Amino acid sequence: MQSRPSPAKRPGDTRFQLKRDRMLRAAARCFNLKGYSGTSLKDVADILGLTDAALYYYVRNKEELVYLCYIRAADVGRDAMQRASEEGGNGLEIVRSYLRYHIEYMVGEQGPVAIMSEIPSLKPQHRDEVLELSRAHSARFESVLQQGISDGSIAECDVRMTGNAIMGSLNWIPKWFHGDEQMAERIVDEFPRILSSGLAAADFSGRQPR
Amino acid sequence: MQSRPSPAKRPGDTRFQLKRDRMLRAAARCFNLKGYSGTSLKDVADILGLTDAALYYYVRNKEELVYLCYIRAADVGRDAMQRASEEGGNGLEIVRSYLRYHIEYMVGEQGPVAIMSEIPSLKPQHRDEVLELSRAHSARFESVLQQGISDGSIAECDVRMTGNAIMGSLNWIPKWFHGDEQMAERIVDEFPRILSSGLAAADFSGRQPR
DNA sequence: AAAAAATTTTAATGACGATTAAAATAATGC
DNA sequence: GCATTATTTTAATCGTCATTAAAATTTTTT
Repeated sequence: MQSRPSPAKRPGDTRFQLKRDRMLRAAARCFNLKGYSGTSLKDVADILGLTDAALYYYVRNKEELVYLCYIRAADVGRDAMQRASEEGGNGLEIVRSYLRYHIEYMVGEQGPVAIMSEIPSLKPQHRDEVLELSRAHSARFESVLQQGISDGSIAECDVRMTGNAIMGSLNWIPKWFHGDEQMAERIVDEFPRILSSGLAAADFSGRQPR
Repeated sequence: MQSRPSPAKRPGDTRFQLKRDRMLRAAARCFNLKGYSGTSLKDVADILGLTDAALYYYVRNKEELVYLCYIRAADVGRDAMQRASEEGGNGLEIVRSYLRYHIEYMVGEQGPVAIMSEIPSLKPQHRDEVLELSRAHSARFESVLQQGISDGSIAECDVRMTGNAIMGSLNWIPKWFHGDEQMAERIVDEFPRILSSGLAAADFSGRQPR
């Protein structure tokens, strides 16, 4: 009977959590597919077979829905990075694993991850939190790049720019990938290689073998 | 760079065109900075020192404003590609020039280029047109990649995925770049190299020199 | 099976920003 | 300077969702 739900509604209730998670995935799909302004709460509700008003049982408002999608997206990236780091290896190997894990998640069953296109319209507190997670992730990625440069597996480069380049590539995937199985495989196979090895044929790369 | 005459005001009026162009750049800046839903027409008007209603002298409505921003973005890409192609060279060289030209424009004076995040909320006719331009550009890029593979300057790869990877990286730039001069230089310097040469140090690339 | 709690719906309400029309001002041509 | 056209503003209006409250239903508990 209580109609004042919160994010942390019932700490131990897995059913609630699961349903909300389905909801977040539905929302992410909508946002990626139709854009933020183009998706109404009804669009999200339709996917779940609910009515728009029912969503308010799980989130306070639309802003929070976006916020939660972004938190989830950030978690996915962090987990991929964590996993790759734990496996160890040289910098280049960690980058490759990380890319593979992150991409596998994005294009896999666990369903789409929201593009963070609307961070600016989050409320300040949420915006700051998401930006901080985002920043932390970038920093961590850059430090792996740096490690790779140190151990000789990665060529000298501006790690900041390189990080931006690779992250952009990753972040854009949900914009054009919408659940095609075949495509998913190609992405997982090709992206880590493309992003780490680049285009140039060996004798065109303009690099000095040591 | 050609623009369509949309509010069919006056075909040959350059003053009108110039003002509208300023408006498109202001809009692009807002959209990239605050997100689509986060920018009201007033935000755009404020930049120009106008009132929101004045914008309607230049565009029919907000949808058309977005549409025009996207057309402009597509034009920029097309022109960069055209220029690079005309200069000739092997596939890899064309890719590098193209990236450089496109990026130079994006981070340069001519001001920001809108991220195409909201194509889905365009009206069908506009959406189709923008998608077609987008598709054509991708196709052209992929054909340059293919050419590079043929002439041996680019390593064997899935040109579709590779195109997506590189385009994503490019498309994401306006998301994090907001007019810092220093940064602009670094982007122009580093991106073409990163995207074409990749990360791996020469003896880690896993490629066979021919 | 009754009671309590959880979930969803129905039916309003409300806010915000896009849009419009008419009036006002500025610019241009004669 | 006068007339005409171009540009901008003022002052509403209008629609679209997001949001809410209360009621209805379903599920769980005892």
